[in-house]
Amino acid sequence: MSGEDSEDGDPAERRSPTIYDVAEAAGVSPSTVSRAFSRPGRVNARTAERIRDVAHDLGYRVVPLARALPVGRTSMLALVVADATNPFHFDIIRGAQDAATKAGYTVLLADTRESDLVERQALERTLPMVEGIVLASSRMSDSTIRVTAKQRPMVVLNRVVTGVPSVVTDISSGARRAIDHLRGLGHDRFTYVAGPEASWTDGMRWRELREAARGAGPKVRRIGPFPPTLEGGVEAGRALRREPTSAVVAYNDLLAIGLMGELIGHGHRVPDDFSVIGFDDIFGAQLVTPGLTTVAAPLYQVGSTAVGHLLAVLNGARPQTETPLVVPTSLIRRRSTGPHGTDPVA
Amino acid sequence: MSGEDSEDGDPAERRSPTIYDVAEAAGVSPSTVSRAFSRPGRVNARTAERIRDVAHDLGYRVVPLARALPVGRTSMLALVVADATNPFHFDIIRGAQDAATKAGYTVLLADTRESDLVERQALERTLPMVEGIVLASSRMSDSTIRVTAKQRPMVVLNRVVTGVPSVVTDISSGARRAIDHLRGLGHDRFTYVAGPEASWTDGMRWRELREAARGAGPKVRRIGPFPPTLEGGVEAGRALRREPTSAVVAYNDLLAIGLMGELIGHGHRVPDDFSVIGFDDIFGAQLVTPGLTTVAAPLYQVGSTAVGHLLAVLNGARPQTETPLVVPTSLIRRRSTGPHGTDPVA
DNA sequence: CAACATATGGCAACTTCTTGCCGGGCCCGT
DNA sequence: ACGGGCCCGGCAAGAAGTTGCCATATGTTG
Repeated sequence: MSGEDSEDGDPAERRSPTIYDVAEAAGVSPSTVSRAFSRPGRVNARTAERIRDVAHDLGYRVVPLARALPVGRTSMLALVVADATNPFHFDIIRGAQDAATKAGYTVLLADTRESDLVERQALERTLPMVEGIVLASSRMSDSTIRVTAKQRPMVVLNRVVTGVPSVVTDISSGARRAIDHLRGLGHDRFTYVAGPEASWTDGMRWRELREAARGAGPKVRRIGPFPPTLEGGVEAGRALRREPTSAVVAYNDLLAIGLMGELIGHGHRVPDDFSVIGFDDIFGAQLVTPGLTTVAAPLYQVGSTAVGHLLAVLNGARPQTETPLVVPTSLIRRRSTGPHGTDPVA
Repeated sequence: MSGEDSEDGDPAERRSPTIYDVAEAAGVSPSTVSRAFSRPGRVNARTAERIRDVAHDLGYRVVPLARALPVGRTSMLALVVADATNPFHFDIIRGAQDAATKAGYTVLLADTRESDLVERQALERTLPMVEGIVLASSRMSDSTIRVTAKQRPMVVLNRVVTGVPSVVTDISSGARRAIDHLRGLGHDRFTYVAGPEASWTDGMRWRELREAARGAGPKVRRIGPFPPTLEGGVEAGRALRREPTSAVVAYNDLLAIGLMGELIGHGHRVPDDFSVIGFDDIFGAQLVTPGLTTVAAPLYQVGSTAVGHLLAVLNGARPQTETPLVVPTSLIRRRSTGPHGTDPVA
């Protein structure tokens, strides 16, 4: 009376084999198959090998989803970046990716296009699937971040949110190096070209530069804020030319590059008329003419450190919420900085 | 003797609510809750609303994994790129990302670091979790790709594999435009700087360039292969200087940029001594001095087209395996090309 | 050789959600 | 007024694994 499905031997409709199929073929119970894969040692070595052979013959592969359900471990991490097309994120992505892969984790990438709404939606969607989150250049408020961090282990990058572990670059020593370099070249006055107001990093960079310049150092001035893009740099260039200083430090490389372009486009020479320093050493900093002197951040390391800490937390370590994890910076000297023009060196 | 866990009422250990909790609180059965969320219309509007309210109060959220298990739909796509730090991929990633998100899909990114072994492992791991795959710049053999394509819907980028849908840029018209441009500037002889031998794109570019140059066109020569990186470009520059031609077309922008750097570093002028054209218009092509003339590919569109087709296939459309989907290219004229030096124009 | 410890496999319950089928209540047509 | 359909909610059987607990078989020890 019931509909009779002929399902025997239809090759087109074979679904992928399960542990039950393997179990039957190997003459053991499904639980033994399960253990043969997920609990090495728990099952007799010979039995295990036989099971693996049978499984291989059948083309069996564990469905991670089904495994994840009972144990609650998806082996996935979310990496949320504000802009996947910003070279700043490239190495972070790869660093995170590598560290995750090495630990058997898969990364789920979300590009939020600089929008905190999109960012929230992305989190909404990915959060239940992942075990942990890395937030790079988040555009959300501290409090939203803290709320989210309660639901899953989280690490934020280049930003400090109390109560949430973070990875930042050593801005302080980077700033000092930049100032020392400039001073060594005879500059006694420089301009800081500020990035977005909401950026934690921007505030820090300005603060540390001022700090480093205190005392015997050069005088500092600040213009901005400007959007941290090439276009922002062009804007900044115009502003700078109205009140020039012989040296300028930009919030980031993109801004610095845009700025240099504008200056050179208006007949100024870099570094003869203006010495320019950026931050981050992104792809492109060494391509422009002249090559950009910049405070390099080991972006790859930022990504891998973040994932490393996240994984540690997932394995029971206490999240480091007191002080941020800091990765070292270094000054890369290229051609965009030179001796102060009013004092032509021999 | 055993450690006593007090777990009652411990707020830290509450697991997230399930449809059962919601069902109980709302006084309906779990299946009704399930339907209230996944089968709109199937359940009475008032009941549905009540359920949603209760669910919201409880902070319930569907666990996509658990949903995926019975229906076999994970709403995830894998995007496999050869090198996540290559600017070539940035816009592809974002294009894919956007298209996927718009359709409610999440993308899982895998960086294979130019290794076909890593690529295979990445596929191994991600394949069972995703509904479809986009392969950008795969380093695997055609046959391996075909085998994988049997397991999941797949689209390959910038490569044609018979039997597998693909998205490619319009190389032929791009090549023609490049040649016409060069000819218009008076060049009657140029060098093609080849990329990796295994690259399908490289073969095509060379073929189409030669084709476009046939007849009244300029004479063409080919050097290489070189790795498609800045360093490869430096190498290529050395080779070119041994047997110069006034114009050169490089496999991609990275190579072109490296090449220009080498030439300029050795006292040659671009475009006065050498006109240089690249392919792709990656980030950085407009940054270098002189700005690089290049055959631009709408990389964002490549990514979104690929995902678009993939989603169509998942929704039952027939995969387009006969002819590749092609996106248009255009020539972006910048400062790296100029009139042939032996014929100084007024 | 008996008593106990250990290794190994099986049973069945559990993870969260979906869905085919069933049935009670209500409305409608005749 | 009564039978036939709809509408809507519930039951229970999956989807593919994991794992606590138990039952053997085997090994070890006194």
